[in-house]
Amino acid sequence: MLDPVSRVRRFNRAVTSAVGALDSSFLGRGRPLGAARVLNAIGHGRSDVAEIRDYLGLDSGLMSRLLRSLEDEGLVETEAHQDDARRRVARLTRTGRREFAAYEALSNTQAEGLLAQHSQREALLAAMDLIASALTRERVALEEMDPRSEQARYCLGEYYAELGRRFKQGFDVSLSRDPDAKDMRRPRGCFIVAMSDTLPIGCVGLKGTDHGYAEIKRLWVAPAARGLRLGRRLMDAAERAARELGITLLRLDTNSALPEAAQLYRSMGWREIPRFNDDPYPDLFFEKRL
Amino acid sequence: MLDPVSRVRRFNRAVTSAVGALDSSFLGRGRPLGAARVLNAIGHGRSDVAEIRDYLGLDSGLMSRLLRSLEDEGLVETEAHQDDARRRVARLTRTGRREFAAYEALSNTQAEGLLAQHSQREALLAAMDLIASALTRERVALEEMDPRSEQARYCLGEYYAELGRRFKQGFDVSLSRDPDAKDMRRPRGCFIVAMSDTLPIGCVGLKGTDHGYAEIKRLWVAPAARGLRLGRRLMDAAERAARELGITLLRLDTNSALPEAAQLYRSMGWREIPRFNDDPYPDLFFEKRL
DNA sequence: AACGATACCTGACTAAAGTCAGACATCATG
DNA sequence: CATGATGTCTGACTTTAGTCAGGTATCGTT
Repeated sequence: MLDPVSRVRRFNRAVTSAVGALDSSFLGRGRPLGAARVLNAIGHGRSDVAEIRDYLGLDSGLMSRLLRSLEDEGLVETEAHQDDARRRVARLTRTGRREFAAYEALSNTQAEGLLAQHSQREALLAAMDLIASALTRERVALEEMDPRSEQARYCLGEYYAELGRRFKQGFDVSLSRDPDAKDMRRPRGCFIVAMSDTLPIGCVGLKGTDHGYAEIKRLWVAPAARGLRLGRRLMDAAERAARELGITLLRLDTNSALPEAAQLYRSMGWREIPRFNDDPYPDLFFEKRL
Repeated sequence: MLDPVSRVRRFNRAVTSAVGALDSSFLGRGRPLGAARVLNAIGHGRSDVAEIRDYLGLDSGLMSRLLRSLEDEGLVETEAHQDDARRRVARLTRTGRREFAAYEALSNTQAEGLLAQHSQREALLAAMDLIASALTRERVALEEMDPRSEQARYCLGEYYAELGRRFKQGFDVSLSRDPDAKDMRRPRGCFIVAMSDTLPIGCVGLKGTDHGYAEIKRLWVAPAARGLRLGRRLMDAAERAARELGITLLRLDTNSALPEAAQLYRSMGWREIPRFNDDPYPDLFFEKRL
């Protein structure tokens, strides 16, 4: 009853029946689940037939038939791929978009219903983020992105907010040496975002300088994704990118109010060095030779 | 990407694929899912055929056939119900128990695997409890139990631990007027536990006295179940039980370190009264006439 | 131009799930 | 003990999902 495994299994049971309920609400639109799934995959922007097949784990014969049935319903159109006439791309027709919107409405209603009956929304959402991150752990994709992209800006915003909470004196970006975006773009550096499904859950910046080293900046992992060794993965990716760019020396600064960060750096072979800049926030400085 | 509904839906996607993975591991035992589900329902103590059918949402014809196939495999035996020969009860044979244990092992392994890959087990489990409670909210059953039962003792233990965390001076049961179990049993009083699936998630005690009133004691709601208005349901149930027992006046004591409790009492028509006992912990006293 | 690889499609099949009407025994009730 | 209700079972059926072996058109490469 109270041991960890029972608790996980209680969660499984609860969630299985909730998932089943959503599936049956989908069936209410008079279309088998397989076809509904394909329609939704297309609606969510997956156009390549092979991509959809792969995503949904379907046999190519089955996929072909489901696509055909959606075409017969007038919901989907397919055409040959521009660069490769063997491949096919699918897109929704006007009717298809309407039908897709109806499925979206069902999903949204279900999600809203779940949230509405709970007076502690934020706690519930945080729990969902945590579990979704844990379940999709091996599917977290580290992607290089522009530091000005929506995803990167979201991560940075969360990062600054967390520093504000954890530093006694708060945190004001404008007082810190906010790295210029172009220093975190190739070929001077790069910016890496960890994406879990559609949600950014971590980031790290590699910032080029003109002083014979590059800096690691803005390492952040969403609270929901902590404990999954994502910080390590991000640092590894940043180091790999640095090597690719021919960088041989890395430095970073951090603050002793973030002990888990310093702990991570030490465990990954960084060594502490004296202060190398005059930023008011950091009080710990590290270096690593590649 | 970041709005609440998207977060819920990301959670849904993550959990759908995890559930699918468990289902396919079940298929690995060479039996269709339907039959496996019936076998597991029986293994978990559901013996009445109609009960299983209802629980799994099966058509009676389908149910009958699945049961037959399990019988043919030698995993299950059925016989007529003692009191009503129309009804049938199913139970596992020796082989059936072995097979059921194999499914249990699969489920446990999956649960352990999930926990193992996460370094913050307790946070993950708390998140699972929270979500399972939210999803099964309408299925929370308030059950009268003996205050010495395993479930009741678990609730009380959690309750004392929480008081210890929330009172500045800590909490020591032996210093408090720990109610005698027989005062919280009919006909003097009762003890009600809120069960979500197999997990106790809240409790309340109604304690009879010889002073012309009864007391509400030990109102507790598991952190994972807060925000679901369970405290209110428990209080309602306790008042109902009091009315049944012919009690016309209720009293309770609480502490101002638990502001949400005082808030609940006030909103349910309790009024503050002067101290009516010498327990060292409470500093707020309430009364309600039924 | 010829080759194997690839992307998708079709036909033929099976397994699983689910539906429905009716049969049968048993029960509660007057 | 007749009657209608209940719980289970059987037979006949449909739908959905999934598999597999070719088949066709196209691609990249030599």
